[in-house]
Amino acid sequence: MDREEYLRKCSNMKCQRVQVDESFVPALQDEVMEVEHLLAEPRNVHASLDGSLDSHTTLNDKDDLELEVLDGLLDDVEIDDLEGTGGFAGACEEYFLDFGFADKFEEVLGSGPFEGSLLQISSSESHSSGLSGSSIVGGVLESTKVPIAKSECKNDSLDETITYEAHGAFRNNPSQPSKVNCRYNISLDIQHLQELENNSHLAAGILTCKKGKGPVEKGQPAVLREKRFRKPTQRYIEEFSNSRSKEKAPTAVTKTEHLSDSSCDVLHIRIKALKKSPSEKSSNENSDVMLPELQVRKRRLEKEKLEYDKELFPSESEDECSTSKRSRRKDRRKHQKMWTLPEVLKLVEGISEYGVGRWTDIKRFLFSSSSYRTPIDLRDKWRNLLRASSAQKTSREAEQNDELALRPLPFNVVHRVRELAKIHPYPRQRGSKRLRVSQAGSSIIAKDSPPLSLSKRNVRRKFT
DNA sequence: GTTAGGG
DNA sequence: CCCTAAC
Repeated sequence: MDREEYLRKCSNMKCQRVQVDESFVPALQDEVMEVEHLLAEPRNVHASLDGSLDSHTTLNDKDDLELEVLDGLLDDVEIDDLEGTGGFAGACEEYFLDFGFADKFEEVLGSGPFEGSLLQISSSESHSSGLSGSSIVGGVLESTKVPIAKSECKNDSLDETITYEAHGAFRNNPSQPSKVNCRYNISLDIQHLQELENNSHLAAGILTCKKGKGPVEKGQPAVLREKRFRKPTQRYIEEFSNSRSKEKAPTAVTKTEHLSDSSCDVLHIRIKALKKSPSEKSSNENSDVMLPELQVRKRRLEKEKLEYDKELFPSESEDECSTSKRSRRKDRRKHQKMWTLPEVLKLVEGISEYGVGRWTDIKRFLFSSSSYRTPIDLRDKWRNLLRASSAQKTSREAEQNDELALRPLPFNVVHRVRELAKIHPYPRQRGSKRLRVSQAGSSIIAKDSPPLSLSKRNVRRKFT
């Protein structure tokens, strides 16, 4: 085929891949194998890419050996670059933030942050094995450069062009996940950059990145470190909340905003999975490993976000809680009804009739009409009466009279309660109620007939 | 289910 | 007045 036909094929491929791009994760898995050509033989990129273009998901058997090489690269990459749990994912997120707030597109794609991120990865790969990471980068970029030019000619939308380029170029390379991610994020941000006036800018930027492999890569890590420690920006928070709201389907990434988070997850997990089992390379295994870890990380992030929200708005939940508590406490006393003197008299008569503790009986026979008086209420009232009577007991008659003025509790009632308290001490020890009642009744009315009911009646009569 | 005890 | 443990 001649060059034009090849270019046309390439451009077609890009368009198709963009369509598939709705689900970022599966595409990555399916196209894992395609990259090996690029890695093993960067100079044959065109031929390999062409073969994979015709069948997008075709996997070659001869790639196994090359994938092993890739796994080795990945091992070294993780050891060298991943710091704790952050690793590539965190780094890429930071880069994404940085790019998102770049004032100008040239800054992003020029010799600034973008080059730094890309170069850092390349350097880690380069000193990890015999294969030169920079050469890989060059090969990938070279293969993707052509579709870009083609798209530029066909389509005036520069944003889409950039997106296509990023997807097609880097999704094919599984051994450079961070690169894929960073490039992808860049494309997302570029979509929002309105200052892009010329397509040539884009081409120049990409070319700059591609060529920045050798000497530049070693001078950049300082810049990267500095950027890593940037605080999360408002945009990051918003996007993160969006991805959190859609975490029910983590693998089905449908919006560009979610790619920033989930793609980092996917790539990060891919690295770990490959490191654990370097010999296995089936896409199914990748997905199996990816989903749980993805969920775990999502959950962790969600937890952190919740805590963050709590810190931001601590008064909200507290207020809510306190108000509910308050209202509940208010409701607690809502049905309170003051005890009237007739009620107290009725209660005392009931206690004299049925004995202390027979609250249900008293309620049933004497307070059946007043539904708001529960047996517990009767008991509580009796308890309060005992308390009051005992308090008055120590004082003199004058004080009782004074208290009578304050409380509508006639003296005869107080006296009666006091006498009843003698017979039915309250509170009393648990488990000895009936014994004490019978003992008190029999002891007081010992001369009369022993039955409890009679004695109680005698007691009542005594104070009537 | 009822009661005692604490709140 | 409400709640809970013990009965």
